[in-house]
Amino acid sequence: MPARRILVTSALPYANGSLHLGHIIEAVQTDIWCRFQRLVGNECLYVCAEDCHGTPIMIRARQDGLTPEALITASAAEHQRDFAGFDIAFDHFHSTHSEENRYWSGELYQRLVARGSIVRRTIRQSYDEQAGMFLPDRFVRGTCPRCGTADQYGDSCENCGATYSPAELKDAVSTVTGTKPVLRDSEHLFFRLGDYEQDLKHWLATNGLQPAVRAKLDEWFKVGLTDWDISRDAPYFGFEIPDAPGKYFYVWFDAPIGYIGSFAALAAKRGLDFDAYWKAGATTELHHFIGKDISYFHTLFWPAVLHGAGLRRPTGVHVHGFLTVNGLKMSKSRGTNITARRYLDILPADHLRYYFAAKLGNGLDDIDLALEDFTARVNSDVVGKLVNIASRCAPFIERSGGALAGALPDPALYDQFAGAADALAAQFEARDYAGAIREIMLLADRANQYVDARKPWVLAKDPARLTEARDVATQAINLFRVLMTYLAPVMPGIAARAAEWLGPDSLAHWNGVRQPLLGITLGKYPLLATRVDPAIVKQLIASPAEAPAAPAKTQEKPVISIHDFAKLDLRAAKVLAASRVEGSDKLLQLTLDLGTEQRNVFSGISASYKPEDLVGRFVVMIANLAPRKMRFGVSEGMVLCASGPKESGEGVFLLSVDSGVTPGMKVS
RNA sequence: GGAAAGGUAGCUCAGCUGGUUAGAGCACGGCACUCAUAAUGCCGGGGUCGAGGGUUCGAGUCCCUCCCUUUCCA
Repeated sequence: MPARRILVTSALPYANGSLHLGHIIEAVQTDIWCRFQRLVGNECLYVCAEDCHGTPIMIRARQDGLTPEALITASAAEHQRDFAGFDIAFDHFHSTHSEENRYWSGELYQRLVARGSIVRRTIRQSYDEQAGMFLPDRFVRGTCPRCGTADQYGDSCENCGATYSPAELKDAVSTVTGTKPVLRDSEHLFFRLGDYEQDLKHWLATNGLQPAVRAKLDEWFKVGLTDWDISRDAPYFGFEIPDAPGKYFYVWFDAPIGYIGSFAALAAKRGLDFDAYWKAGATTELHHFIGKDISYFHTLFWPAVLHGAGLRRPTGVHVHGFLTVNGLKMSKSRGTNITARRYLDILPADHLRYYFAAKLGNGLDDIDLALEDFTARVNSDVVGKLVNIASRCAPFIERSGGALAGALPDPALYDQFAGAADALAAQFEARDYAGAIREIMLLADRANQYVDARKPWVLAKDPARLTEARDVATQAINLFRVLMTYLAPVMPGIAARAAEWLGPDSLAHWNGVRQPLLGITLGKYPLLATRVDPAIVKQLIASPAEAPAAPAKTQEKPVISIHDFAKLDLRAAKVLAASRVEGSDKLLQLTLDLGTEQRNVFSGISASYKPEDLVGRFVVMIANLAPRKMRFGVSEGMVLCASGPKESGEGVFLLSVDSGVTPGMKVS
């Protein structure tokens, strides 16, 4: 049977921030699949790229005082370094801001134009006159027209879930300049997605999409496919559209084309046949691994665009859920936003790869990184069970000359282990890593039971029976080697160390397990894996001494003018009453005297202040902060505090004023 | 608001098309062992399978209602 030829991608990281463990779980899922494919003898190419375009990059670069090119270069370097730390084995990591991508974006566009799939239409959009630019919905904030919650994004309300256009917001402001946006007409280019409905349905029918994804698609079909806006007006960081001066491809148009661009660069490097992978009717496979938030792009736009441009469509789009930490959404304010770098600085990559694999199925369920569970799971499975098989038996081989026995004492047991290969391969192929890991650990238990029953340490005490001890160890080490082969895609680091011990090719082929290792001399037994310390694991979310990164952090906010500062109405206020808030462990409810009026303010200082100590003292507050509806009531302002990094646990400290102040005095 | 996924032992999760006393790992208790980086083996306690109805000879597994969590809505 000829080997399959497979091209795989994972989502392109956006050049606007550091990688966090949410990026890593996807990369790990993808990388395991690719390593597995290579291990069973298929050709598998894994490409990715830096996603570089769009308004957020432009704004961010401006804020940081960099050119967009400098920003994306630095970001790409950081991202690649972090991916490498997790042993993500890309064949190529490219950039969407590359000549290959410019060429293919233009090429696909021209082909779509030729096919009549692109139409022009004038739309009305928010425009920032001071900045001289159109504003994406996210860059407009204001009060929700439905429920009145202040400071909401221009497309939807976090409080009531209403969706609307930025023009409907009350008190809309541009987050770029703080000015009020105006509406302005502009001609945009649209991709006629609706023309592809039948093709899409046909493609979906022949595609092994997950049931949940399929259900979502049906829903979208029912609502009806609408044209997709693929252009943005200058200024925009991206590619100018060939026949539309001043118009640029929307970042989401050229981002997936980055898959093609990255492959094109790889093909040039290795002399691969481009058409064999991308031409319509190609017999190679194309698989995309993505998070569920971007399934719309990958199951509708992307296959339609490919089809329209005469290119092949994906063989599979594999959607995974989000990562939560201790059951909570990853969030900077809760300290649950763990960066890839943070993890790598204190813990081994293989351990997290194993934990993710042990929880990843072929579903869209969110995956929880429960830190205590992580510690227990990794320590007991990887070190206590798996590595223990090797480490408890290695001494008996060394004591009897360093070579494995010439025959297995229990071939039937070995066959049980090796015989699991097909079933496990099917599970890896179907991305049911969790199921595979369960089976593998069951086998690891059985291997330990075997050793326990044969008691080589007893045999070894009798010099006449030392060879029997060696035989038992040979058996167990072979069982270990089978399991390690199965787990090599999951834990490449440990597998590499084990291969130094067992022999270079010992773990290199999935089907290698059919032949046991016999008679060979082993290398020195290496330290394969160490247990993780719960105290270290805790540091993932609470990092007191993480000072090095801090100095830069204080520079993070843009420089503002005196006019910006003048927008703040800061006042001295006297605390008239303070009480704990039932149902919240952070908040205190304060009644503040502003001289002319009283304000009800919620403040997250419960950990540092007792309500009774606050009554009568002065604090500094923002008096013109938009009222914020909270679960416990409306907060009409904000009390200023000094605090260290959230994760430092140093607490918060109220700002106070000198004597002589009276309620309501202006602070400037 | 519309839609989806999930709610099974203290924790993390399996339980396929409904069928004998509901499972695993970890944690916990007891025993054994000491080869192994305190690692392993055996035994055990522990669940009204979110709540309430219904279908069925029989439901964690199907249907309805409700509650809770999470997510998606271009």
